[in-house]
Amino acid sequence: MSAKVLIVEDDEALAELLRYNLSREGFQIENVQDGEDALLAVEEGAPDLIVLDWMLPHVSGIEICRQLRARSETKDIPVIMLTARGEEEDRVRGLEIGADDYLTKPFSMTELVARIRAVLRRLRPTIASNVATFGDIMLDRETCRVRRGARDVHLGPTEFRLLDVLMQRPGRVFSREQLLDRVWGHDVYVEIRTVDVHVGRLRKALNRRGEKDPVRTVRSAGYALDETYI
Amino acid sequence: MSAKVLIVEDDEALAELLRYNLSREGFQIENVQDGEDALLAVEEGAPDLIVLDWMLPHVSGIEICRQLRARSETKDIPVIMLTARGEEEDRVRGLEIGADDYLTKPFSMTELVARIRAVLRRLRPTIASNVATFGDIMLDRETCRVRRGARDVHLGPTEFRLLDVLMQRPGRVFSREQLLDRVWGHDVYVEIRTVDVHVGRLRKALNRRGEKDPVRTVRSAGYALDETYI
DNA sequence: GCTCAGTGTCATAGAACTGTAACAGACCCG
DNA sequence: CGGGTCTGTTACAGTTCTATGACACTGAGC
Repeated sequence: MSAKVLIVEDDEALAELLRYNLSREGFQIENVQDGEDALLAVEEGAPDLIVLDWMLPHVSGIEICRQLRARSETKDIPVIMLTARGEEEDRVRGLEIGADDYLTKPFSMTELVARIRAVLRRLRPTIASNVATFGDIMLDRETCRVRRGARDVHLGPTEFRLLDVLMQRPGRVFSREQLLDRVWGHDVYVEIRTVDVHVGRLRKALNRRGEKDPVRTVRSAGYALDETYI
Repeated sequence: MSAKVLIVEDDEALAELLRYNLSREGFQIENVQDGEDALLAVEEGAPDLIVLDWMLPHVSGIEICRQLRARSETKDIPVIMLTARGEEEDRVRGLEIGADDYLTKPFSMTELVARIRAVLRRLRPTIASNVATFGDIMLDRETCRVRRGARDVHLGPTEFRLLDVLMQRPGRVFSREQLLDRVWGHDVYVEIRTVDVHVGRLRKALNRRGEKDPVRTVRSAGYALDETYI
């Protein structure tokens, strides 16, 4: 489970707590304080799930949720709402507007983790499970193996993570920046064109003699798994 | 745990996924597409458990279940049913007719594995024993002995525990940290590279003159038993 | 006390992997 | 067509990771 979770929470203490606990559970965390940054971060970071505080400065959580749902690129990103006690009546509105789950403060970390897992299992089964498949390609995170049809495909660690990221959302285009972020980690400085090289290596390993290339290059945008490939 | 599981499923993609995941969990898998083959396979293969799709070509799952229950040789074989959403009302009939458990599609692999384990624990307690086998390697926790084929393999205590840990989930990659944790205990401070040395010693003891190495090194990840070895 | 199998650490050689630069070719647009 | 932009590919130097032999230390059993 290497899902990327965006936390939108203005209470810094709570935000830090969330970051700490969730990254310990293996999630990749990004943290923003308010709604505007949230929308930006969603665009750039393409998180797999958003934990969204209800009460936020400037723009309310519910408004953000609404805006996320309005745009086609973001409308499928699962959202978990954090509401304070006494806002329970609002939670109906939250769910109506498209939050996938909600939690009432105070909540335990284990509960939050469980909810996140549950939502991801329901909506992003490839992330939650250890095995992802795409056409005849199968990636197993537990055994660290990739197979294409019956053939074993040997990948280096970087190519493995790269394919893993791409397979989490088949068809979706990842920019080179996003790939750098997810594959290399956002604290590593690496030349952007390095992504190309590794995509090349991934292709080479994946496509032996005349097999169709499952990786699609989107000019001036990035790379994606080719959903017409299946 | 090397229980033999018969999968009766006509959707090839799902069947392959099941086969892959369950064999990774240490089950021995047989796969058939329809009811007639299922009855044949049961007779010949004597599986410990059957995973049975509800909807099958020619003969329905429920009919197969009925026939299995009717014959004394087969009536004690546990059956887990797979039903599609919307067939829930049928599940009552399924349980009435003798299925031991059911799962509604879509389901997670972990859930299926858990159910299988649960059913086996309940009905076939002897299968969960303290002897583990992997290919021609046998590890007996009770007598603390390891054999490869006919040959007795002498291991030091550390190598023994190391092999034991690896054999608990053949194929799965254990990081050096995880191995330190499970083999040495999480309160012992030992250099991480020491794992390499002991893996080397384990290999040396296990592989006499040209035998295939069952231990797989996964660069930058850890070690695993090579499930393609079998 | 002696022996010896077992253990942990280190050094080192070799293998595998990685990032970058460079260049050729593809693509786009006027 | 021509210039600019973007991508695919290769080569290579540098880095990281792994396997292995050597060695000193330990503690159990005799």
